Amino acid sequence: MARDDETGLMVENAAARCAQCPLATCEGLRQPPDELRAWIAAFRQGEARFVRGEQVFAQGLRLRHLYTVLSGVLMRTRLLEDGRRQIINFMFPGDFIGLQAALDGEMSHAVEAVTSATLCVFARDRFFELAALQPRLSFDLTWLAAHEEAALEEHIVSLGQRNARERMAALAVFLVQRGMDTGLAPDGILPITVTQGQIADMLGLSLVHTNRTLQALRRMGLVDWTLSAIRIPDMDAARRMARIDGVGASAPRPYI
Amino acid sequence: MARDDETGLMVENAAARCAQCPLATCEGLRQPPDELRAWIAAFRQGEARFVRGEQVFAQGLRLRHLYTVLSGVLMRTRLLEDGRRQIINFMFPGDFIGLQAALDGEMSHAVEAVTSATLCVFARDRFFELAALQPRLSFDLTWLAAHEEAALEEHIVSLGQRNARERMAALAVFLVQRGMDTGLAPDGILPITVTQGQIADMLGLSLVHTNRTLQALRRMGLVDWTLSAIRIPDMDAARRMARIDGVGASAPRPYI
DNA sequence: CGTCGATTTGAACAGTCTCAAAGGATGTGG
DNA sequence: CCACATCCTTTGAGACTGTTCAAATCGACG
Repeated sequence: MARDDETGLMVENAAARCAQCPLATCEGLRQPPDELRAWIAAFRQGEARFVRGEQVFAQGLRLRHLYTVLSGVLMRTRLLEDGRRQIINFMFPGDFIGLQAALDGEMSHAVEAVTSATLCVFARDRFFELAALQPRLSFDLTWLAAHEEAALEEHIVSLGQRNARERMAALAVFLVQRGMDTGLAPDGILPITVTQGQIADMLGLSLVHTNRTLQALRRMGLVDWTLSAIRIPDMDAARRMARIDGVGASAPRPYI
Repeated sequence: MARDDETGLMVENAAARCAQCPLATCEGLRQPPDELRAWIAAFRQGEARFVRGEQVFAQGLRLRHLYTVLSGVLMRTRLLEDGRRQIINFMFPGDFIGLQAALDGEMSHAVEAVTSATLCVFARDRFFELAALQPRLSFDLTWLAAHEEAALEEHIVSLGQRNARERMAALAVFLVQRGMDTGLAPDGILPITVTQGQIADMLGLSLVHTNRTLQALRRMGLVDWTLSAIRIPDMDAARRMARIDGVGASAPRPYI
């Protein structure tokens, strides 16, 4: 039990837990070979737990560790000086946190827990040493970075070209899809507490308009998004509304 | 001289040219160690040239090669089925092209030459072999992916939170900055042909409103953006208008 | 029961869009 | 060297999507 000087969060020594990593049984993820898993376990320093709503990392923070999401959902947000806030993306189990900050010095965004969440903690320098020894790890790292980039690309398309309804449908489809891939929404319902204010900050809409759009989608039977869960009664119709063309299915996602 | 079956573009055998790589003298870039440069030169298959306006890769294409920008400026764009178009980002010398497509199968976006441009061509599989042997290359790859992600993050903030004037100022500052870093705008003026229609598609604005906003910024003496060049008379004021908080200076950018 | 966060509703307002058309540039062919 | 075509920019005016301000309602919780 030690106090992480970067963030004040609790870190437990829990290296042994890799053997029963909850992500090992997750169908949506590509499992690392045993040898790599052993290496990763050896380099893992512990876990950090956060409750819903807690700030995990502040914007501008200098990270001395790398993190991955072990359980739960988080979001990364960017704050402008005048108080405007943009939610960049949500993070699901298996996602990497802090890569850009580790390479570059400062976090360009803050991270906040959307649900209660657990992170795995790795020492930054030792992690990169391991990546140099294990091409597969390095490859997975690149894979994740490239796919996060693709997700942001999709978000840019939403913000730039889609109207409020399309945006919201696209976001709901995206989140539920990721929830299903990571085992959080086995039945197609993603139990996750997101306020309308947060949806607004993600989609670049006002709170009022977000509320009205949400109601419209619910009335149309496309997306049923409450404070505590996202449900998509008619996935095909929702995808049409969102103008999502690609199939969305891609190679299985690796994790660290 | 061979014809690339993927794109029909011309490929010359020009491996020897790495010795006089034009990027080697670029101040904004971090130079690879000699040993790595030699390896890269050995793996390089040739060059591909494009004229302004030419489509480099179509959306949905399956790439069998990896590419980097040797000279010129390109953009990547995403097309929706109903004709709406979103420009995701611009690409400058040293940038990587096709990483996501190489890992994932299909290009999620198209690539188009904004100025006449030259690309370096690498065989995908041999490239990843090399990356496994050369941790530094792998590290640089990750660095580039993480920073492209940071650039998209900034763009998301623009689209989600900034109004038309702020967006346009932010884009102009970003482009001129990148131009200066890559030696394309030594005097702070970036000579690059971008139509107002392209600006509109990048910022998610209509053509008409783009025109009016452009005029307003010009009248205010903040940004002078013509068809053939971007000039920022008052950089500090432009940054204030754009609400760019961070210093923007980061570690030197590696290139391949 | 009172408080606090979240949602909902109404109404006026503003930023941006669409439609329409005119006005420059630039290049090509005759 | 002119005439025409094409692409880009500019301007006007009305319509609409989404914003802002304000206030009421709802629900969970102590």
